Amino acid sequence: MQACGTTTSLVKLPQSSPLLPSFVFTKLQSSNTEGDFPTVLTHKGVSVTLENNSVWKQFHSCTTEMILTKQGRRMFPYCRYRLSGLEPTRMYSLFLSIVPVDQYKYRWSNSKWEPSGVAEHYNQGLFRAFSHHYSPSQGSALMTSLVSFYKLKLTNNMNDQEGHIILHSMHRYIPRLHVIPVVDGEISLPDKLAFMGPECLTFIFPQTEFMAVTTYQNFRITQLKINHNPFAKGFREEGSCSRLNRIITEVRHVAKAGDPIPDVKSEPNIPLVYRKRWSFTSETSLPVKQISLEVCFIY
DNA sequence: TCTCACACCTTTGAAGTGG
DNA sequence: CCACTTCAAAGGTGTGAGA
Repeated sequence: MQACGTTTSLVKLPQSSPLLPSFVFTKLQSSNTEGDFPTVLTHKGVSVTLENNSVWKQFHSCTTEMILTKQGRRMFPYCRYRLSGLEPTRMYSLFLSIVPVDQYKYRWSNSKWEPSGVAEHYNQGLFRAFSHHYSPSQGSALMTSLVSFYKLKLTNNMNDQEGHIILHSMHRYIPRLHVIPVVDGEISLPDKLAFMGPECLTFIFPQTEFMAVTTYQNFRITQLKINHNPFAKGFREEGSCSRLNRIITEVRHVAKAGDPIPDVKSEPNIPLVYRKRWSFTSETSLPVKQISLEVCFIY
């Protein structure tokens, strides 16, 4: 595949349809459906397969969360596609945009996500899209290798100049893949809006929807990230439920006699939220660990 | 809710070595 | 020259404390 100079180009999308356009699902023919989620989407003869569908499904079952940081944080899982049905000799540009799913802002309450007001992005005029680092490339090249957007970073910095995707924390988003045939002799420049024209093919996999956060809210998402992301391997521990067992052990050590401590081994589905804080007593200056338990769904 | 420093990890590429 | 190994730097993680 031929690498091009435009590695992490930035595109501004018109706000013609800020929310998830319903026509996308109805127009697309889906096949190879696993559960309720399509693994392959076909539109105008072009097929796109979500390669890491099984991972996305695992995360989606817990409501996927993606961390936003000021300097930009990569997505995990990231969007990885396989394309087919392209014209082998034609040039195509690939973009990934991330758009709001609805008009709500959310909060994590009682171990579930619930709307807490009107979305901030509702008044935002433009959305950014991320150009794939091999874009544009010949159709033949795009079909012989996987198309991964692992370089894409998410940020909550509204003044970001690095080309990261700017999102609002505690809002729901979904990635959209845009496949745009390049007009003969004309390279699609990132500052052109023409790629949203009739030849632009847009693919949306509902299982890639996620909640943007600055700190993980759902313990199960944290555990999935640690288990699947190689960069988080340092937080893995041996044995099943080891992370939760360590927490329970810690709670047992600190809890007073008579406090109800859940038995994680006899009740593997026990709901649990764990919070801890360190403080210092004035008399001894020794650290005192303060731990509280909330019974709600976690494990 | 957000930011930051931190330890721990993977990835990457340069330098060194041997056939 | 090529293949392989070693090593250090760069960068990606979640954690936990503090604002």
